[in-house]
Amino acid sequence: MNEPRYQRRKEDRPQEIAEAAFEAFAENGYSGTRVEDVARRAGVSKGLTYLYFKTKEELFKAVIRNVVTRRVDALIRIVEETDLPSEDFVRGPMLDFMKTIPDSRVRIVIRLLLEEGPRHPDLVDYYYENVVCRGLAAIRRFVERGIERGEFRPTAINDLPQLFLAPVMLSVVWKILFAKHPLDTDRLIETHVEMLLDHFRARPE
Amino acid sequence: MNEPRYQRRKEDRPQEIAEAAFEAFAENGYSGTRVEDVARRAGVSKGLTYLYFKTKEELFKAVIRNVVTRRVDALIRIVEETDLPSEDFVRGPMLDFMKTIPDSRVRIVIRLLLEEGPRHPDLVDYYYENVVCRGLAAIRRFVERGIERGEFRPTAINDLPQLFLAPVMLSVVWKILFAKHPLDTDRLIETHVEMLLDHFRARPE
DNA sequence: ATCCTTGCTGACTCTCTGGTCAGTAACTAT
DNA sequence: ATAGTTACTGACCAGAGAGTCAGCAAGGAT
Repeated sequence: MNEPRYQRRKEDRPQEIAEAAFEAFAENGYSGTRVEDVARRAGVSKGLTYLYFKTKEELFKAVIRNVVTRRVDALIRIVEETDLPSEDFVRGPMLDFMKTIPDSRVRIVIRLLLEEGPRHPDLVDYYYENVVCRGLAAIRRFVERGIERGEFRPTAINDLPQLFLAPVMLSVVWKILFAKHPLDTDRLIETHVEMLLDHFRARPE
Repeated sequence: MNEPRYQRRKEDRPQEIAEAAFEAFAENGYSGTRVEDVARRAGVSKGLTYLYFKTKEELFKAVIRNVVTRRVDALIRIVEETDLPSEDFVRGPMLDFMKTIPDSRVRIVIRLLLEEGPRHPDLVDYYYENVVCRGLAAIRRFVERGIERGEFRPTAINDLPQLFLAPVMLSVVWKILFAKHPLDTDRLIETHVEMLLDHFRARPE
């Protein structure tokens, strides 16, 4: 009646460990998480972690890359494929997308990047090129298309796609720091979007 | 010809050590800074640091409090004392104030709070009450005054003073992470302010 | 049943750093 | 001068946690 003490599951381990690491990092930050915590959470020994990830830093980078890759693609796809009028698109799919970010894994990733980024320039570069740049480029193309179609007037926002994301960023930071003082981030983002649209409609004086 | 190896300067030491600590934390973050680094930078021995600050954590908190207290007072004062029309005030003193933040010590404080905040709830509370709340309250009063005077129309921004600060926050985060990819934060903030004013003027449809 | 490969364990080492404290020397008072 | 006070030093300690590795046992091959 002696059950096996462990199973060999070479294929699944890396993913499981990375998942456990994400959770642990999310709760305690990078430097506040011990590799042994990650291992215990994944139900393995500390040694095994080091079989699949050379160092704690490697593990960290793998976790970030793992999480990040998907979500931007989603944004880019909905931007490229839509045939809605620009205003409707902003009020619809784009707004929905923006509202999901502050409660998604992206928030955790940003928190972790802010904590550890300065010590891992290559990781920040990776994030910049694969997420930030591509996301901003998609927004910029969307605005340009709106202008070509005559749905938007040309404004300074053309060069500043970051303006779309400003309230999202604020919401993320707020939720990291002031979780116990609730902020209606949905309403914040909605209002910001209305402002953007006002601005695209407004006559220069 | 033997010069004294050190001077006794009881009065100045705490401030000097706190200043050195701020610089060291700014460069390497909290956990990346050794107490000995701080001491060397301040030109004292490690032991002395512990004479004036009980623990590294105490030192950290003292540094944050030290930096933070002044700047909000400045904002509140200019808001309360101005007699400019609301639009002029926003385009003038308030805009100037907002533009200074991403390159000020506030940026460093936010970076440090994001790194260590989750492990020091009391420090976050202090920051929230003494900086965030008071700053937001000042903005809210300003908007209400504008509405009373008939210079602004009532909008959702009334309850969301955070919207004023969204691009400032984004600028801060951008400068923490992507220092090597310059962003024209002045222009970002100016454009955002123009959007805000458009919105206060716009007719509901 | 038995061997063999290798996924996996857990106790170990080693470094790093926060924190201590006995002793030293700078200033003061006489 | 000299003695007394205490700001200051620097060598030390202790704990924590990253990373290692010899050996064990799970599961497949024969």
